[in-house]
Formats: sequence, structure tokens, C-alpha cells
Amino acid sequence: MQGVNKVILIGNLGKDPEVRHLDNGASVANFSIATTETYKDRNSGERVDQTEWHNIVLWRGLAEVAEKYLKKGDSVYIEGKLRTRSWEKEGVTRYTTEVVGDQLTMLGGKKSSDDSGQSSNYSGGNQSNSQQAPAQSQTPDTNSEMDDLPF
Amino acid sequence: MQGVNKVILIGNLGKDPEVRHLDNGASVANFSIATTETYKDRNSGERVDQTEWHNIVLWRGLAEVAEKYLKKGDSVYIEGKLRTRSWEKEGVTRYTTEVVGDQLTMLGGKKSSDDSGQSSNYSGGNQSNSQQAPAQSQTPDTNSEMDDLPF
Amino acid sequence: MQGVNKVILIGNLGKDPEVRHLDNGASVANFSIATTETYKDRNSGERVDQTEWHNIVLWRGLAEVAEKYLKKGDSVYIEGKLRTRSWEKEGVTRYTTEVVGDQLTMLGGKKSSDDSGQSSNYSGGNQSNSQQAPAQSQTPDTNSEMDDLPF
Amino acid sequence: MQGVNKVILIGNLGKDPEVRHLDNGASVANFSIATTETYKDRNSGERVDQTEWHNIVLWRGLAEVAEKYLKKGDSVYIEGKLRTRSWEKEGVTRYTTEVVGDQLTMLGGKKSSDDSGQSSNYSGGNQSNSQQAPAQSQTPDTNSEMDDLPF
DNA sequence: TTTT
DNA sequence: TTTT
Repeated sequence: MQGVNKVILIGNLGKDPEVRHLDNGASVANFSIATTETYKDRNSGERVDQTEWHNIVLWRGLAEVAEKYLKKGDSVYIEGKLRTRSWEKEGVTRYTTEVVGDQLTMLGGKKSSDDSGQSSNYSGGNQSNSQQAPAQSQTPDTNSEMDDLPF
Repeated sequence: MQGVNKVILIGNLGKDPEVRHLDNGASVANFSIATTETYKDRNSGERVDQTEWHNIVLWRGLAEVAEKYLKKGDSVYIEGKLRTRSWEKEGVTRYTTEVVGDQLTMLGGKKSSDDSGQSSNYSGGNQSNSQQAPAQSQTPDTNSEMDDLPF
Repeated sequence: MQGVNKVILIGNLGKDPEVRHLDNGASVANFSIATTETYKDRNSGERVDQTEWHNIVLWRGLAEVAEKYLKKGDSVYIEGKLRTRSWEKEGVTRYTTEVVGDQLTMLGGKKSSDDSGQSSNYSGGNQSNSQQAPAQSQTPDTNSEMDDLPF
Repeated sequence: MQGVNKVILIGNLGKDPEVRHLDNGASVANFSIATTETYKDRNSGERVDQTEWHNIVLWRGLAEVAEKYLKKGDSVYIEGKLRTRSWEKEGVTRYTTEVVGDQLTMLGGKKSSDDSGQSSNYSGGNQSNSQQAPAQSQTPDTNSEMDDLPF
């Protein structure tokens, strides 16, 4: 069955993105974003923050947008899908779950005295999924390319 | 600002889709789906059903999928965006809000004795928004085409 | 069937919210937000903005958050459901589709010299839908209250 | 910042749910669902299925719904949030990413001769997040309970 | 009616 | 590792 696998996140980058440019011309960006949920503890009644970290992967046009415009602390909206990869390390199979983004909207960064672009927003994809460059990070061959990556 | 305009629905078709084939080769399907929410009434304690109807519009490949595979009573997952159109009738401006779908997944229809394909599901789009035919219902020219329609 | 009726929006308020405090103690906020999508026109190759306006309704705690913290131009994330109401005007039945929000996150307003709170964000609900005040805008009786409103 | 951490899945259970009843009265269900995406390979032109498995966790009322109504092969809609846990095994820290569901809708199972309830759907939560039992799987104390689990 |  |  064709299922649905959709993730929607709004959070802040923990570090600047790491972007690699592959031999075949494709780019891929990796970074983490934190989403924080605040709730009131049942017993103490105190407010507690719970932060969750998400590994984000962006391809092609979106990777280039990330390289040019995203930095540590920035707030972003990301829509994508879950993908779990397995890899070997010291004879042990490990698993990493990532969010492969297919839409990116910048929501502005943290306050700073020299930040004049705080509200400048950019959408790496767009809602109509047109044929613009960033939306092409969604092509099927993404999958075969992933096999080339030295994770 | 590049915003986000996203709708996610699971519901049942109220009637068979109406599909038109435009002169420029594009197809467009229109139908309504019902989403029902059940809640317990505060005063009576009784369960109450509240049904909401949504006007769905599908273009091109997705319209053709609708034409071939969808019929009254079928259950579908639809992802898309909100669009409000205005039109004149008897000198009064009226507004209609529709969901322009860019992903469709069939979830099976209602029970019937001769329905052997109840669980056969089909996704008119796909999560990676590839360049397959159905996903091309998302091209920008959708907008100019809409002006040609005799609503 | 219990369906799914979900809307996710990121956009800017066109005006300050209008908030009413009902006799039964509940509050309700109404405002519109714009979501803008930019695409490249097929023929001219020029970038075109298409703006969509959405009518937002917030109840109780979320209405009070809107009253205190939201103003014209602010950027917000809103999650909710579609609801279409009908009403009579001059003998004609008209329909309005609204988004009844059950989660609100402030994403910051536009740049201005005296705006020190630009990045201060607040979530009127929270992801775990806890029992905090704002989350109680989601109680079932919302439905009966709506009938009391002089729309 | 209060972020957004939302996952929406439609897929099929790989096995029957495992449900535990904790000493404090809470229940927790664990199972995996598969979402399959079909795309056309760039080089071969052949259709390729890519299946992703997701670890689902449901609490309280939703866990009890899962225990009563869900079984291997069933198709479900699940809405929830991502949570990554770490644990030690043989001196190595491992990570598991799960989807903690706060809404569940049954979409029907696979065909079987004795399955008359194939289309009977049930929503363990509801869209308005009311105070009904299932929705209380969302209370803040979920977090402290999780520490009690012998994962 | 917003925003870039 | 972020943010408020």
C-alpha cells in the first residue's frame, strides 16, 4: 500500500549546516534542529522544558538554500519524511532516524545587534511543488544517490 | 513571506467525482468528502456526530486517478492547500473555499458484496513528489487554467 | 467513520484580532491570516505572488493569547480544523469556511524600530495537548457554544 | 521556543501490538507500521518500492484501543510526535526514534474471509482533543511514566 | 487586510 | 547543539 510518511517541524538549528557537494553535482545538507515542548509537571506544578533533537537531511536545491541562508540558532519550518538508516560500527548495527526535508521555510533567527535579516524569510520549496530548482530535491533518484554517501 | 498552507483530510466521497477534460489537455475533478467527528455532549452525555463537508479539486494526473478509481462512498486521504474563490451570482459576490489536492491515497470503500478491491490502495501522488504524471498537477500554470473554468 | 480534518498554516495577520467575551465566560477571537505562495509563471517566466486569506477562529485560552499577544502583521503557526458555516443574508444562504485553531505558535512580527519582542514566541497550546488552560479551548462544548454566537 | 513536532503516518502493522499494563494503571502499546513509497527508478525506469518502518508508542486510552482492535496487517492513521530515546547495551549508547501517537484512526485491515468489520473505523483520539479517555494519553505525566519502563 |  |  502506498502509505503516508510526513513530518512537520518548527525548531532551531543547533549548529551551522554541514553541506557536501557530491561528484554527481548533487548537494546534501545535514543539521539538527531542536523542538522544545513546555508542560507543567503533575506533581511539582513547575514548568518543565523537554527538548527533542531531529536530524535533518536536505538535498540539491534545498541543501544549497541551507548552505547560503541557514546558520546556528535560526528558526525553520521543515516538512519531510522519516527515513531510518542502518550502519555498522565496531561490529554493531546501529540505526539513525532522519527527516528528509522536501520543504523549508525560514522563520527568522535569534535576536542579535548586527542581524538585519532577522525577518527575511525564504521558502526553499513551495506549496505547489512547482518545477523550480529547490523542489527538485524530491526526484526519485535521491534514493540511488544516497547509496553513494560515505556515512 | 512564503507561508505554509496545508490541509490533510481523511473522509468519504459524497458522490462520484465530476471530471472535465479541458481544451488544453488538462483534466480537473471535483467532489466533496465528509469528515465526521464524534464527541460527547457536555450536557446530555450523549455521543454526537458532527460532519463537515469539504470541496475537493484535483488537477491533471490526480483528476484522472479520481475519474478511474474513485466513486461515491470511497474513503480517501487527501493532502493539499486551501483556496478561496469568489464569483458573482445575481449581483452578489459569493465565496467558496476548496481544497486543491496534491496528494491522494485511496483507503478503500464501503462494504459491498461485489467489492473485491476494497483494500486495494493507490496513491495518485507520492511522498517524494517525484516527476511522475500525477505530481504534475502541481505546476504553476494551474493558476492560469483556473481562469478558464466555467464555475 | 471518524475522519481526519486538519489544517496547518503559517502566515501573517491582516489586522489585529477581534476578541469577544461571551456571557458564559468563554472568549472567542477572529482574525485573518495571509499565506503567500510564490511561483514562476510558465509563460512570462516572472515570479508571481499568490496570496490566500484564511479566517481563523480561536476559543477560550487561545483567544485570550491572541488578544494579549497578537497584532496586525504578526507571523503565526496555526493548527486546526476546517469548519463551514452557513448563514442568511438578504434571503440568500451564504457559506463561510473557517479554520478553528487548536494550536497556536507565535513566530514573530515584522521588523520595526521599537519592536523589542520580535522573537518572543509563545505557544497557546502545546504538542502534548496537556490540561493547561489554552488546551481547554478544545473541549466538546465548543460546539454548543457556537450556536450562541450572533454571527 | 515552543516548537512544532508533528508526525502523520498511514501504514500497516507489521505484527500485533505488544501492550503492557503498568503498576500505576497506565497502559502502553508498542508496534511498528510500514509505509511504502513507490517511485520510478531513474535509470531502469522500473517501479521500485521503498518501505520504511516506524516504531509507534501509544499510551493509556489509545494503548487500550490498540490492544482491543489492532492486529498485524491493519491499516492505521497515526498522528503524533517524534521522540528519540537513548539506552545502553554492551557498553554502547544506542538511540531509538519513536512516534508517540496522540491520535489513531483505524482504516481497515487486509482482506480475510471472516473479517466482517473491515471498514469499521475507530478514532482513539478525536480532532477536537476533547476530555474523553483516549485523549488523556496526552497528559504531561506521560513523561515521568516513561522513566519507569524497562526498555 | 499581511508579509518579503 | 538551539531557542525562550
